[in-house]
Amino acid sequence: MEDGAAAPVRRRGEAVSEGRQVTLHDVARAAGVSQATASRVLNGSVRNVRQENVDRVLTAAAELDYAPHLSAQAIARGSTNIAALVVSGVDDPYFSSIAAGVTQAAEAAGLIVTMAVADRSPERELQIVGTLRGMRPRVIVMTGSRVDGADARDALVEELHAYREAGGSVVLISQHDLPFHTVSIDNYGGARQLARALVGLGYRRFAVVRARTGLRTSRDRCSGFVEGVREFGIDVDERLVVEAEFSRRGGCAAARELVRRGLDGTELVFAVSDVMAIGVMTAFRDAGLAPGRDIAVAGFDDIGPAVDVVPELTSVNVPLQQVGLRATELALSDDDAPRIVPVATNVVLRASTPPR
Amino acid sequence: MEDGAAAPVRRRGEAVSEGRQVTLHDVARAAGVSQATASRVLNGSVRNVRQENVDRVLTAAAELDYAPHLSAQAIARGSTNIAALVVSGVDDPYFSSIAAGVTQAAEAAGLIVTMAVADRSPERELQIVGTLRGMRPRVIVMTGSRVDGADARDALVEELHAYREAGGSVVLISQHDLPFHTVSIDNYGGARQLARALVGLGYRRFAVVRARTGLRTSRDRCSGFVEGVREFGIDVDERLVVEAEFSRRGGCAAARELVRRGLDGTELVFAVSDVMAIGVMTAFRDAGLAPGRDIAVAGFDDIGPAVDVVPELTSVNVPLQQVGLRATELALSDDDAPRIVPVATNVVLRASTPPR
DNA sequence: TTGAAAGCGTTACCAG
DNA sequence: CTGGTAACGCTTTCAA
Repeated sequence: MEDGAAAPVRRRGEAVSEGRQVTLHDVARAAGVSQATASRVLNGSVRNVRQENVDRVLTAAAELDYAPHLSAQAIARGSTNIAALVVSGVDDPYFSSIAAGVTQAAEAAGLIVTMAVADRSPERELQIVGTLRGMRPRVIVMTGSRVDGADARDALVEELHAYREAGGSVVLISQHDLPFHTVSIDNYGGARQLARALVGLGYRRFAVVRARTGLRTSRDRCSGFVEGVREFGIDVDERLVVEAEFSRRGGCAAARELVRRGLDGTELVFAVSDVMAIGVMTAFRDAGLAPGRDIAVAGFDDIGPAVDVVPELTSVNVPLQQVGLRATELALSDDDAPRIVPVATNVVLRASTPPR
Repeated sequence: MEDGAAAPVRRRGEAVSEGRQVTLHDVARAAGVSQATASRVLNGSVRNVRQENVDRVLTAAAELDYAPHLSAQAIARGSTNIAALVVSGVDDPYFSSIAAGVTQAAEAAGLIVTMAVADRSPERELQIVGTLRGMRPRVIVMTGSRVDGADARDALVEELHAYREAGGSVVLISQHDLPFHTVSIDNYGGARQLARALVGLGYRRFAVVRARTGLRTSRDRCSGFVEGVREFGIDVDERLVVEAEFSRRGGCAAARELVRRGLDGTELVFAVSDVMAIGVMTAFRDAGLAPGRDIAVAGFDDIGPAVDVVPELTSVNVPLQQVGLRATELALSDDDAPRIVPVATNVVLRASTPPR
């Protein structure tokens, strides 16, 4: 048809630069069969093709290094095999563990993972979801910022809504009050348990390092902890609650700030994430305070590095990789109504909070 | 709140489930213009469209929550804005730092990052590149396994070759002997410098923890170190070179193995990556040996957590995020011939290797 | 079992 | 400035 004359002559000169893409058409021609047959062999029901042709097509494809144009397939089929993942940052063990789980589940289901980083910016997150939606992924897994500012939230919900309306599947991780599938990490309960355990160990005077208000995870963990110690009639002094960036650096800064304000009598610092807690420990050490000895420290998440620091960090275990896995599976099992899958958390006491 | 009235209304015709995707056609019709015009407004040169129509289209698009079908665009335009990244594992700070750099550069260039995890399996890596090729990304950045087994390597090269022939841009990180753009980390030189510095500190008896042969990075770092100490007439006892998984767990296992074999007189253990080195330290500590005091430990990469462990880990700094950044930029600047961009490494002495 | 041809959602060229 | 209409690469009826 259009090949004889239509195609820009090239045909043989194609050696050097900017070679044209090899298309199914090329493969079919090389194999001496129709495009339809080639298509059937290369993916569809291979059943109804004569063995000889199967071989010819396969050979031709290999010969030409053919790789099917996924976009073309997507458009023809009306669906892709992409799983989209939105995280706040790659560099953070919290997210990379979840990402590992998502990747694992996705690949098991034959999906390709596309991952976008929102950098804790709600606007960026919104924009990302918009773009992602354009890829028509089978699944969007959102984990991260979960800011509860009204505007940003509503816009995001609308975007996700539109995506789902069009047949997509959304799963949120840890944000449990939006009308989508959710894998819910028990941040409040875990922190509360932790508080109880620490009081049980003999601690009475606490400081808290938290992230900026508006970050749900931080807020829940913080209030869980505060209310947990309050059960025992203990109040956390407002002045000893410091707010910092949700990162190692933030933890460092917070610890320095605490030292500056005067720790007077504080026995234990609870940081709302291990990443921050580790920063806190390092900063204390730099300030001449031995963590676990001069001052106890506890975190949340139980990320891998928690046991590499000295003393090992007391934390609340969250099976992050499991979370990613479950989230993806939940998304794939296109369930009817928005479901909430709870994930339990577990206090892990270690040397950073010795009994008093 | 947002569900009360907004959501349930439901366009009218559309049944409850599986709503059709909104297409450009719909937008055009709603705006009362042709598809061509709508297309021009929604992305192409907005210049040549009457303001009134621009508004109408924009309004309609917003109204309908339209999101352009990226696959359709890709196919019509003949190009995508996808950057593909292949790593060995997400959960490893080495890769996630590089990924952070790649993401940053890609997003700056308006590209979406698709990331695939090869899990250190050459077969998986090959398969991944095949699939990725189908997405017709603008760029493929490969970082990781770099096995030098002939077969796997050749197959990979062929695949990448085909990709480039078709107009794609490949960048390899740290594998410097393949005919593609490469960001080359000076593993050999860095390890050698480290060896010199350690000998300068007074160390004479070394053990080495390396990954399985076949992993280039490991091999180069190992031989750089060994040859570095040999400059001073020091040999590393074969029996004190142990091979382990390229991970924290591998480091632990290796350290235990060393203890089992008998450290007799070993003053310092060099692990070919920080991740392993941290595992080594933890395992030593568990075995009752105080790292930095009873036995010195050094790593490679200078990942963030290196300064969180006690004692802080001596290492060789590799600007990982920079590496990712440069790699992506290199790929984007579609240069003519394969270029090699060297990245310098820097010895960082810390408390885990006190002067003797 | 096979091939022709009609889409799929966009873009881009070409007349008006 | 605008609309009609051919692509783009593939899948999938529908006949043969």
